[in-house]
Amino acid sequence: MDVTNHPHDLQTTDCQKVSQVLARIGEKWSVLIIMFLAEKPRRFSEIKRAINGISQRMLTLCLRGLERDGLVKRTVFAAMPPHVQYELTPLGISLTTPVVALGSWAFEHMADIDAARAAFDAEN
Amino acid sequence: MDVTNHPHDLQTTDCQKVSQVLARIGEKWSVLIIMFLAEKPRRFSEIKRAINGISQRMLTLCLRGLERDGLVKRTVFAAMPPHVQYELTPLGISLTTPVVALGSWAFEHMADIDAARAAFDAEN
DNA sequence: CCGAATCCAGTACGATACTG
DNA sequence: CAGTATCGTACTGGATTCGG
Repeated sequence: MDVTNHPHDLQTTDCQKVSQVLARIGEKWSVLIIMFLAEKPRRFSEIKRAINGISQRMLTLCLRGLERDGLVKRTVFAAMPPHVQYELTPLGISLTTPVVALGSWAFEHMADIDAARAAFDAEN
Repeated sequence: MDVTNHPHDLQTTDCQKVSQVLARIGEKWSVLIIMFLAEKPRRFSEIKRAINGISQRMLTLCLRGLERDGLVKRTVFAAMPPHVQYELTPLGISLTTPVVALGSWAFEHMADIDAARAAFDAEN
């Protein structure tokens, strides 16, 4: 099955799995984290500082999820204080292409969407 | 600001707006609906039948959200029984490119992710 | 046929406090 | 520094019922 040629098969098992994959990308912080790690490996607190508004709890959970899916690799350097490095795996790197494409689209059409929302809300 | 060149600016107002746009795409059914409407305009019940598992409620809410963002156009043909058509706007059509890219990536790497999840769960 | 209204469960997310 | 534990809230999403 090829999603680009068979848009009808939205109810198959394959597409259910695709949905599960997309669900992780749909998480609030995943895209931002992936785009930040795309540049180079980072430490836990570097990510936390870079992504304004994320809580420690959600950063931990989100990184665990990305690690579980094989998109991010976690390396612990035994020392005091602890030093934990996160980096994209090859699979994670391959994700950056479509993710950046989506991010760019979102950025380019931000104004259009804002205007459409304002117009829609004005009517109702 | 260009998201492809300034991955550091994840905390700016612009990126907050991008997050809001991505949130709609992150909704459980949005991508499937957009991909289905990409082929041609459809009626409410056609969409419902095509996307297995979606409830009437969520289809209604999701279509409203897409309409609000100017991605989908809703046309009512006054008649009995009612006939309502949904179609992508030009803005919505421009979204299909990155969305299909993401969908294709998800489909191609489904197996990798499944394997990574199984391996991760086996250790913990 | 195309919804709206209501009710309810699961969970994503945040705030705070605590630990090796 | 890099988490874990606990609690509380808000929202997503499903089931069901009702209406034009």
